[in-house]
Amino acid sequence: MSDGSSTVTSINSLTFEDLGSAAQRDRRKRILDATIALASKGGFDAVQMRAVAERADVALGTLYRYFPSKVHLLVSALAREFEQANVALDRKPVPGDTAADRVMYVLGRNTRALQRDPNLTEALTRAFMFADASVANEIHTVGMHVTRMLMRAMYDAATPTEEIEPTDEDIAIAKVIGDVWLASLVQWVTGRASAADVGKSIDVAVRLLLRD
Amino acid sequence: MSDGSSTVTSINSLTFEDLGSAAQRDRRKRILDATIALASKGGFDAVQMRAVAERADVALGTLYRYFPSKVHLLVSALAREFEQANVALDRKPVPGDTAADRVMYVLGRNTRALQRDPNLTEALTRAFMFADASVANEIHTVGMHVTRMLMRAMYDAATPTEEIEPTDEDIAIAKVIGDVWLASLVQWVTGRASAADVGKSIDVAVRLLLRD
DNA sequence: TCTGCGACTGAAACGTGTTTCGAAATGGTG
DNA sequence: CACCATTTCGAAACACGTTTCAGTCGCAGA
Repeated sequence: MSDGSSTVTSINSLTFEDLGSAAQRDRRKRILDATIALASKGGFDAVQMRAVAERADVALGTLYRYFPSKVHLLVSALAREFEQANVALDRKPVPGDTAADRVMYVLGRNTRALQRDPNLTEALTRAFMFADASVANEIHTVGMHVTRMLMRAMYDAATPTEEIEPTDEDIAIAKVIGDVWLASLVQWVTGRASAADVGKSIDVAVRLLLRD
Repeated sequence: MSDGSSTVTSINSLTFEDLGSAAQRDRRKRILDATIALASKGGFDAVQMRAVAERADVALGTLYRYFPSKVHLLVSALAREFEQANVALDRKPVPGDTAADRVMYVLGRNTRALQRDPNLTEALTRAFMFADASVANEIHTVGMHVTRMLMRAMYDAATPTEEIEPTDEDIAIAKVIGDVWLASLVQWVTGRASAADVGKSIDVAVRLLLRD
C-alpha cells in the first residue's frame, strides 16, 4: 500500500497520475476546466460545487470523489496553472544579468499574468489562503512549483535545472520572497493594494534580499 | 452624514465608538468575548454564529447587526487582541540595541503569545486571510496595529511614538516584514511549518531587510 | 457471453452561514 | 406618563458546501 497504487483513500485530490483510464483523466480535466471557467467569470463565490459538476458534466458525488472539497478543487486548479506556467518558462532561459533581475523578471511576468484575470486570481488565491492542513499535499505541489520557478531564476541560466543545488540560505530567501509575493497578491485581490503596490513590495523584498 | 454619526449602514462592523449606550458596548464586548472563547476552544470551525449568539446572550439577528459576517466578527476580534497587545507594549520601551534586535524582540514575543493558543490563532489568522474587500475597514485596523508595533520597534526607544516620521523605505520594509510574519503564521497554523520555521523565516527577513 | 465489482449518477438530506420579518422590549422626548 | 423610533428577539426560511444512498453503467476476468 505504500506505493499508493492501490485503492485511493479519499483524503487527497485525485491526481492525474492516480487516474487509470482515459475517460477518468478526461473527467478530471473537464472538472478543472469548469472550475477555471467559473472562477474566471465570477471569482471564488461563483465556483459553486453544483455548478462545477453540471458544467463538467459529472454528478456531484463524482466531483467530490475527485476533489474532496471546494478548497482542494481550487488549489488543484492553481497547481495546474503553475505547472503550465513553469512549462512555458522552461522553454527559454530567464533573461537578466543578476539573480535579482531574473527573479524580478519571473515574478513580474507571473504577476501580470495573474492580474489579467482578477476573478480567477481572487478565487485561486483565497482558496490557497483558506486551505487547512487537509490540503497539505495540494499546497505542497503549488509550493514546489513556486520554489522551482524562483530557483531557476536565482541561478544562472547556464545551470541546468537538475543540477541546481541551492544553499539553505538560498532556500530561506526564496521562501521569504514567495511569502511576500503571495501576501502582496492577497492584498491586491482584496483591494487593499494596487497593482503598483504589489510591484513595489516585490521590488523592495528582492532588492534587499538579493543584493549582490 | 459624513461624520458617520447617524444611522449606521450595515456595511461595516459596529466599532466601540459607534455604540451609544453602555448596554450596547457591553453587548459588543460579550460578543467578542464569546468569539474568542469559542475560537480558543475549537478554532475557526467552532466559531459558529448560532453558538456565538447564544453564548453572548444575544439573538442571531443582533449578532449580524453588530458584525455583518463571521469573517468581520473574527477580524474584529483580532483587531481587539492586537490593540490590547499594543497597549501592553506601550508600557515599556522595546529592549534591544538595533532596529533588527528590537523588531525581532517584538515579533518573537507576539509569535510566542499566539502559539500559546493555537486554536485561537488558527481561527483569527484564517479569517484574516479569507477576508475579502468588504472587510477592508477591519483589516485596515489590524494593519495599523501591526505597523505601529513595528515602527515603535524600528525607531529608537527615545523617540516618542507620536514623533515617529518613518521614511517611505521604512514603511516598505515594515510592510514586507509584516507580510512575512503573517505568511509564516498562516503556514504554522495549517501545519505546513513548525514554530521553529516561523522563527527562522522572520529571522531571515529581519536580518536581511534591516542590516545596519 | 455472463458475472461481479468498482465507478458514476441522480436525488434527497443535513449543517452552518446568512437573511427575513413580525412581535416585544428599550430608550429618549413631549 | 404616553408615544414614537430604534433595537432586540425568536423563529423560520434560504443558499451552498457536503454527505449519503439506492440504482445504473462499464468493463475485466471467468
